[in-house]
Amino acid sequence: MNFLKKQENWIQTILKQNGYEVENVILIPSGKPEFGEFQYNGIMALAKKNQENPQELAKKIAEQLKQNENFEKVSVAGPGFINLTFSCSSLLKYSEELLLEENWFEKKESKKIIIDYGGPNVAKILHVGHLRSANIGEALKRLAKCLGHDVIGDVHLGDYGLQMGMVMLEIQTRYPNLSCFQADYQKEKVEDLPITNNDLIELYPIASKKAKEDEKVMEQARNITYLLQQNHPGYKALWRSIMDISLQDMKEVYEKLSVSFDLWQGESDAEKIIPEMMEYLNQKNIIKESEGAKIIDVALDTDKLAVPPLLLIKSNHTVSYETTDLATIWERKKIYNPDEIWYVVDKRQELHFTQVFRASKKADILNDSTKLEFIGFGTMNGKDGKPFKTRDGGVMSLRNLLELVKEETKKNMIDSIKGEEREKISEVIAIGTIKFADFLSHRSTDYIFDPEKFCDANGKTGPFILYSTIRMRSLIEKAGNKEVHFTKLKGTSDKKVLLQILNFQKVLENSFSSKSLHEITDYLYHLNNIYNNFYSENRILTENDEALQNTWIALTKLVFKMNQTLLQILAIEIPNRM
RNA sequence: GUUCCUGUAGCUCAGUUGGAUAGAGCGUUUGCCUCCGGAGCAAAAGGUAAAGGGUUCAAAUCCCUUCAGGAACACCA
Repeated sequence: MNFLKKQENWIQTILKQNGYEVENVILIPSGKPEFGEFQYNGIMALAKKNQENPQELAKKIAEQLKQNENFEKVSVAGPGFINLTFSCSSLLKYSEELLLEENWFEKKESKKIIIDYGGPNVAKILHVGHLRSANIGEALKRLAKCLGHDVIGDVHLGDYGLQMGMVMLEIQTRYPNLSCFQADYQKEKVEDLPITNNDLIELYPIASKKAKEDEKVMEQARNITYLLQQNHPGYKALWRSIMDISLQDMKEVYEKLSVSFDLWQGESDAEKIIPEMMEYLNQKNIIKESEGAKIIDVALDTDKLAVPPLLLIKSNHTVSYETTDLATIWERKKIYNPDEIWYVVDKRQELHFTQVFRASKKADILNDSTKLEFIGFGTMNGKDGKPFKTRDGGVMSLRNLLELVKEETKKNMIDSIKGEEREKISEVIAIGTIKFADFLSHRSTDYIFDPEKFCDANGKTGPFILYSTIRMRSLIEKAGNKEVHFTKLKGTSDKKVLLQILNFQKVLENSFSSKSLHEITDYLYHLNNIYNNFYSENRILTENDEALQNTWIALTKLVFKMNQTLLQILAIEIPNRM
């Protein structure tokens, strides 16, 4: 069992023996290292609850804690803080276990979890705004897997709404003679479509602008959307061809980012579900008519802000993304029967998911055994506080951001890496830089997106972690293949590394429960910083004391292993050299 | 207008059941390569925590008021 947790449980037992029931004991790294390495702050609250003197209670408990041989020192300070110092021998023993054991961190009970992330819109460019859903979703997926869960990732494409109607209208306006616009067109896909992905990307903003400015154009776009949803052969074929073009590009970018999906489902996959779901909902008698639309009322008396009804069928007979999201839940329940479904989406969509979640429960599509979780993330804003735009007012594509950071990365690389290898490695590092920067703040925080900052390679950044990791690997290789064990500590910076290692399990668990990756990046930084401090204070390979050298190599191996594991969770690749 | 979120160092952000002298990176200033990869290590300076009040032995954290910024509020997704 995890060392810290074992000590916490033991302290809890001691408290219980003294007649104090506490829910859990939490040891935190000491804020004042001169007093101890870890501290327990729970005594003060306990004393208050029992109307006792906190200092006396702390002294009484501390006295009993001294019998634990893992503690080198136990002391009381201030109003009732208990400060703990661990013995080197206990740390060495625990570190040895971590290094040797196959399952060196604890898993949780296994749940089946579907994660809905990525959420790109077909026919729109993948821009920096899409970065977070992909990054966070992928990392949460890997974290959940690491902790023993059974996870399915679904990209959930935006491929069935009005935006498709707009784009198709624009194509029809430009190329009215395409085969798919002819009567009795029956082919699967449009063979004469003269359009590349770059064309598609340009089409959408133009189409959208036209529709917004002219109600007639909007009406036409809506009508095409309706026809598409009615499986009109020509529009459906055009839609399939657009999907092909767009998906190919998306898959390329996601692959670069080490983001992979188990399912490439989209809104359009709800199409086949909707009729049976509508029938079910009709039987349940919860569909209402309102202003020509079919809705489900999901408002509650307790709502402070009126929650609008879920819009099932719009007045123009098309379905909304509320309908497709509800139908997707229906299908996921039927096929996978998951314990949890997570939605990693922009936090501005919270109301939408509140509606969908409520409707799914109200209609008994899901019962309480399936947990729906909205995992909203903050917006990447420009310096003006508005969603990020490039200088000319456009969005910055993921590809452009990647190129930008890649060029900057090349400047720092060693000269001996040349040609194709330089291209490949600079891309790997650039992606690591971008991801690390994106994970740095709390998931739900809006943050200022500054391309220059994303290029930064100094300090708390991806390259820093990658550099340290590579240097460790290089050292391990130079040390040769001899068997190493944790046997002796100098008790200075080497002990600090072992203390930092104690927090590993908690970091994983906290990160999992908060669904935020910033704790992992923060931990990676501190772990590596402390290791680098140790590294610069000592000459490992020329150390004369064999037991010390042995321990130090083992320590390097352990930190390296932790870096590997955590970077793997963040989906950041470690290059061979840089 | 209603509801919610945010306000912490020059900038970007952390802050673990309320805990000790509020942390980190960047930027600024200054040390450290005879030596395992210097994209490194060490240190200094930098704070009325938006403002005011309350609860508490103890508040960035909980409560109230005010100010400022942002977001959401059914036929876009």
